[in-house]
Formats: sequence, C-alpha cells, structure tokens
Amino acid sequence: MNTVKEQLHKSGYKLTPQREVTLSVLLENKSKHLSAEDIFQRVKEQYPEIGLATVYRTLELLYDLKIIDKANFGDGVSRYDFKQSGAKHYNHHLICVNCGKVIEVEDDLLYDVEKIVEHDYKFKVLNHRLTFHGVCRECQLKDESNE
Amino acid sequence: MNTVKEQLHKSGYKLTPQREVTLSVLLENKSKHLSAEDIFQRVKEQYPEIGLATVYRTLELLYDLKIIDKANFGDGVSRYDFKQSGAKHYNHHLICVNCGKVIEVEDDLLYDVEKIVEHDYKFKVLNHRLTFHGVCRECQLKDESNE
DNA sequence: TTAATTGCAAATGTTTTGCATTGGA
DNA sequence: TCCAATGCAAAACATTTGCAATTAA
Repeated sequence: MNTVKEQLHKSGYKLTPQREVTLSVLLENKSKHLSAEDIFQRVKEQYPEIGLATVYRTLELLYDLKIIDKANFGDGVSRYDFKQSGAKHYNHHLICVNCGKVIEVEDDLLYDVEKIVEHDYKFKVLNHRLTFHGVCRECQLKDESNE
Repeated sequence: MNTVKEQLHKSGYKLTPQREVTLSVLLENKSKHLSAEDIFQRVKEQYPEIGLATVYRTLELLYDLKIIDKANFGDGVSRYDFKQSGAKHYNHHLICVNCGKVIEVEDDLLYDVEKIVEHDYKFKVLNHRLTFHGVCRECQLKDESNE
C-alpha cells in the first residue's frame, strides 16, 4: 500500500481520499476480479460522495502505472485486480461454465509454449493471457450426485 | 457453406438472404477477426437494405450454433470468425502491440498444460483461450532499422 | 497559489430490444 | 397461411469527456 502511494507520488499524482479508498478496496479484494461498478459500490460505502467517473479515472491511472491488472472475460465488462508483486505476466484463469467462479492460477505454465511461439513464429512475446473454460471440482461433484 | 445451411434448417431457422450474405462475408474473411460493424459494412455492399441489428442477431445465432467464434481482444469490440471445421478448441492468437496485427496459431500448444490443470486443480477443461501480446516479426525488423 | 482532481451530466460507442411490417416455409 | 425474421428507432449497457467547482501540494 505504501509502495503504491510512493509510486503515485513519484509519478507526480496527488493522493486524494478517493484514490486511497479505491486502492484499499482493491487491496481487500485481491484476485476477486471486480468490475468498475463493483468497486464503485464498495468505495461508496466508505466515501459516498464519489462519482463513478472518478473510479474509472483512478482505475485507468493504476492500470497505466501497472499497479493493477485489467481483464476481460467476455461479458463486456472489464475487471480489475492488484498485480501480484513481482509478477511479470498475467495469471491464468479457470472459469467454471456452470457456476461462473474464477480460479486464479499463479504458476506460469506457458514457458515452453512461449519458446515455441518465439521460435516458430519469430514473435517476441511480452505477455500472455490464458483462460480455461470448463467445470470446477465442486460442480463436477455436484453433477455426479445429481445423476 | 452447405453444411451450415443444413444446420440452420435442422435447427428450425429460416434461410433468409440477409443470413446468406452474412455467412458469405464470414466465409470470405475466415480468421480475419471482423467486428460486427466491419461485417455490417461488407454485407451492405451486397444487400444495402440490411440493418445492423439483423447482423447482430445473425452473429448471435451462428455463435449459439457454434458455427462461428466470438473473440474479444480488449478493445471493447467483439470479433467474429468461422470455426475451423472440426476444431474442438479456439485457436491461439498473437497480437502485435506495435501494429495491432492478429496472427492465428492453429496448432494446439496447450495439451500438456491442460493435463496439468486437470490434475492439479481437478478442473475439467472444455475449452481454452490463449493470447500472446508482443512484437511481430515485421515490427521487430522495422525497429532494428530505425535504431 | 495553482494545476491536478473531482462530480455531475452529457456524450460516446457497442450491443440489445420493442414493435409494426415483411417474407420464407 | 403464419410465425419467424427484419428494419428502424429507441433503449440499455459500459465507459469517456467537458466543464465549472474543489482541493492537495
């Protein structure tokens, strides 16, 4: 949190209460993939006067500073969460098509695949996004007991 | 094309000229990742009376019938293209951060990774999406010559 | 003090929907 | 014939922007 404040300061941005509250909501919800609207609702509990536009502007700022990630699971809404410290790449996601749950995979499973892409396609990889769609463990168990 | 018409028929949908033209545009632009607006513009050349809503409805229909893929490269616009016949999974995409080009990777590079996910997370994988962000070969060469 | 930041409302851009009309089966 | 499909305009969304008022540094 303090590192982030320093980073804002160093980049010449002001530390407003709106930004502080938005940051704390993001910190309390690491890896929860909240939408801007979700974040707005939670921020309003602590700071009711805030406007949605300010939340969007803060999220954009944090994204530009590479403090948060922005993901997009195909439902037309961007979702945000704190970057794992030191992560050079996005996490992988497992999305359950049954219950909608999003599971975070922190390992980098793509090292070998990146090597293939760089070699076969002469494509210099900077980052990647990997999402699996399928059925989570709990839903598999539920389905079995229903049959 | 005829297979698709049959499929529409079997599912009880009518074969309208609007749908035929939209299909032919999609067929002529396999793997080009056109947006609904792109498709609308091209369809209008052959069928000027068509409305944008009809294009959206046709795309949704073809997507539900699993005839086309719908992808989303983070610019807020859905992009559509024909599924490779027999493909059980989405292709991988390489997106050049410099020129915006999208390169299609038809190989399935994720077999081993899926095995790991299924084992370690007990997650039954049905499909996957893999996107690499980086610099394409041409842009790498261009950058070198600029330095 | 003063330029950055905010809140609001209006604008934007994509996609969806209501409804009267049309047309494929 | 008759219900599915269409075109249009309006609505519904997420997100961005203009601008006057406010505020952190």
